[in-house]
Amino acid sequence: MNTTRGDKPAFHDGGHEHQSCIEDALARADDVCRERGVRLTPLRRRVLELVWSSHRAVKAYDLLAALGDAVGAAKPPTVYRALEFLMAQGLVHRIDSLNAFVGCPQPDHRHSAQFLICGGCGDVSELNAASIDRAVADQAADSDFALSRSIIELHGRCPRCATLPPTP
Amino acid sequence: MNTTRGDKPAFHDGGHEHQSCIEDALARADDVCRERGVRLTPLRRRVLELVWSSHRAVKAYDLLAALGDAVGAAKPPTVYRALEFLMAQGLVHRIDSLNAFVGCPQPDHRHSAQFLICGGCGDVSELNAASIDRAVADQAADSDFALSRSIIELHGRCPRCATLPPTP
DNA sequence: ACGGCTCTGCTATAGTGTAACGTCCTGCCG
DNA sequence: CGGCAGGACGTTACACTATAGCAGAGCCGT
Ligand SMILES: [Zn+2]
Ligand SMILES: [Zn+2]
Ligand SMILES: [Zn+2]
Ligand SMILES: [Zn+2]
Repeated sequence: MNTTRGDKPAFHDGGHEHQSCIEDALARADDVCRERGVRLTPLRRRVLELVWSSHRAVKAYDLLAALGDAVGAAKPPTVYRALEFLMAQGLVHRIDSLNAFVGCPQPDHRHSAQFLICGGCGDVSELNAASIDRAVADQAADSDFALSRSIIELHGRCPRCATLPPTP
Repeated sequence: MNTTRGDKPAFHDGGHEHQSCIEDALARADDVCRERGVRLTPLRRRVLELVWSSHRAVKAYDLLAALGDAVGAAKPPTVYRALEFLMAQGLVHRIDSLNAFVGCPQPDHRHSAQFLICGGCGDVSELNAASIDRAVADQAADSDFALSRSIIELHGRCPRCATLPPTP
């Protein structure tokens, strides 16, 4: 695994063996679901696997297409329900600015996350930066605002894509 | 006007005379468009006025319905094109987590904004908190990420709605 | 086996956003 | 003045995103 954990490490390595990312994610998902007494059914597990097929955010209808490879093409509610479950368990996050979904590298504990989204390769990296959380909480408090959910999606260029134009 | 400017002031006052919010916003829009040599046509001005009809974020199809009051109901591209122009000029912001649009209280200068979104009354308040900008920029730099656009949307309860449940 | 629950499949429909083309209007140049 | 280029708007059609509502299948405790 090479997603950042809040201290130093950064974006995904281009040449990493991604199969292990998928296996790790599925193993963590099995664990948290067993601990919580919820059912990671084959369908839900398959959807999670597809979400993790890259480090990019995946669109619901792309999942749908990938699921329906065989004969009986899957219908929208199938994938949306699986995603709803996976989000409720913190196994995937929704990226609102992309209408897409990305796997969470740390589903075992509740956390507020920030996302770095590369406009070049599309890879998404999840941060858990206490400094951002603090700044946000302080500002909310200054406005007497009772914060319940922060959506922080940062668009730009990852180190590998730094050359190309800003974000056309 | 009573939207916060980055220092102390907070959420909108419930009993304020909102007509002046609208007039101020339209006057500012006239100014910036004249200065920039772009055309705030009657349609665009009308859409902006409708966006400012409350401090809530307004959905594109609600604008569409409000425009088409009379005979020839407006079509989607009409309002989306107007919104595209208004966003390009910084006169409105899009709230991605709501698929909706809100007027910007300070269209005269470029700024990165954060939004406080009340789950009770729906009102949206725009912040321009340097402390959040700094924390975000620092974290992006730590990851060698070239930041181009930050989306920060904070959901919760405004002071007046603080009682009700967290966000059902 | 029974009754309650969750998960899944299915149909249909709501909601959100764009492509592509044509017309009109406006400002500009010859 | 006449023609022209570009921008703004209308219109049609379509793509994409998401949910409601109902029916059948599977699981589980009693
Ligand atoms: Zn990987
Ligand atoms: Zn990249
Ligand atoms: Zn007001
Ligand atoms: Zn409120």
